[in-house]
Amino acid sequence: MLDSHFDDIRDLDLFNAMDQEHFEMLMRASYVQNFPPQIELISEGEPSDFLHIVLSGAIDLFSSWNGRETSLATIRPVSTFILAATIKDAPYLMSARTLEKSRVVLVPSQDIRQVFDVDHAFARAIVTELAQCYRGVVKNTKDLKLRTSLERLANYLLRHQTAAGGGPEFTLETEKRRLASYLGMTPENLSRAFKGLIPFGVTVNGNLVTITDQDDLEKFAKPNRLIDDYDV
Amino acid sequence: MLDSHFDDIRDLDLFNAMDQEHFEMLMRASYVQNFPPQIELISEGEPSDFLHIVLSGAIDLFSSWNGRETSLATIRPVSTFILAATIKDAPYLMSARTLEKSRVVLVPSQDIRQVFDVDHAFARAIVTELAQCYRGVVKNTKDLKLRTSLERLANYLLRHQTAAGGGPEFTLETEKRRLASYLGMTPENLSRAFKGLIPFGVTVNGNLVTITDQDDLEKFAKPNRLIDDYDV
DNA sequence: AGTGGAGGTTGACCCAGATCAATTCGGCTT
DNA sequence: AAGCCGAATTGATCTGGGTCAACCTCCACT
Repeated sequence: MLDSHFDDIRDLDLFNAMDQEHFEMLMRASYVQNFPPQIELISEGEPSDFLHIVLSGAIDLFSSWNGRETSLATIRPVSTFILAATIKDAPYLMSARTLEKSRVVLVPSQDIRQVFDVDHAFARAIVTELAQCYRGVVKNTKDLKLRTSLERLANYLLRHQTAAGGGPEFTLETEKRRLASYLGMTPENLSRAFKGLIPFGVTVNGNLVTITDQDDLEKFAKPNRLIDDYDV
Repeated sequence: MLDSHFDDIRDLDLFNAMDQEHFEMLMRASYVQNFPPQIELISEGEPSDFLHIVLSGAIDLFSSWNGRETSLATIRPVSTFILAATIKDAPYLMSARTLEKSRVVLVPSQDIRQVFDVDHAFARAIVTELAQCYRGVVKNTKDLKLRTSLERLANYLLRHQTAAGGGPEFTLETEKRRLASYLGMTPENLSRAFKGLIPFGVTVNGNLVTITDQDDLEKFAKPNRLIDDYDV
């Protein structure tokens, strides 16, 4: 597994400061696999034998309880997922499925923990990554508990707009039913929520979103860096 | 600051494996302070200059947005809080206030980061602690998104019962209005939710909770280790 | 003992969002 | 071009939980 994907992985914050020899060791121990869409890669509750890295495609992290299901995050290349379970050698708390045809690297958790113990730069990177993930989930909790569904959608659109370059037009990469689940509402309600944002200068046509009145939308959404800024 | 609290702090998972010399260095750089109830120790958005350790009393972590406020966690002695902000040298995402008269140790974040870089056992402990915190918030998100308020209360009671020793009677340590906020509902609704659990064998009198039919309650609550078990 | 205030409870009402059912839309197959 | 299927939308209705107001209960303080 010392091919071209090598560089993409090496560029990740998690791996870019570590010793070259250790990096190669991890990569040699890894497997690369291609998966078709809608394959469940991980089921919650299973032991966390591998750290996963998405090279291409997209992964949905979700969870179920008592017959209900909710989407918790979407992972896009190139990034890792389920780091905490790997570190703690604890069962996965979420399930993962491919949304599209995806290429995934599986790094044995045992090797990750082993290299952690000898490579300080890697240890530092893991801590930073974990702290980042932790803060991400805290922000998500604040979003859920402090905002109505309309406000969550409005702020989601603003975040997505920023990620897409900041222009007035951008496309939703996400299937609407999954977006609804991620935002903690039903698909029907998401549909109505989009309509509810028309008065604030948002129009949607299929996956194309147009922000016609940026100020109006922001005045309604009241984005906050302690909830909405990725890098705070 | 090398007094009797020393031992309690040293016993924390975060500090018990590290080098003695490094531990003393951290403690020497620290401040111990006593606070009366209802003092805001930390305001979200401020730079994270100190890692906090509660020695006695109780701390409420909460957050506000747009005039609304929600309680996110209660910290009881002896434990640390807001580790992620310290590590990342990023602003606090939550505010903290004393619930009772509390004794708190403030360890300069800079020293934490410095010792992290030279003490591998400490680094390992920080990673484990962060992973634990991360998983805690993920479980909380699942609780919020997958359960109704009645189910959240039922499972909260079961968790609390376990923490209190497992007997059929235990006391709520938390003010009900704060419990309501933590569970994501209004105080009025918490009141009604307690009534809603009577058919499942729960009676409440002030702060005293009695589980009269353990099986019935568990059958309703359907506790799940991937949401409710602290150490998974 | 009397009083005042905060937390808790109760009841009446309201609203956001869920549910259920019926279309409509859009992409794909044949 | 016709037909099909799943996603999306729309409408009607229901309900969990919020809001508002009244009241109760328990202390703390005179």
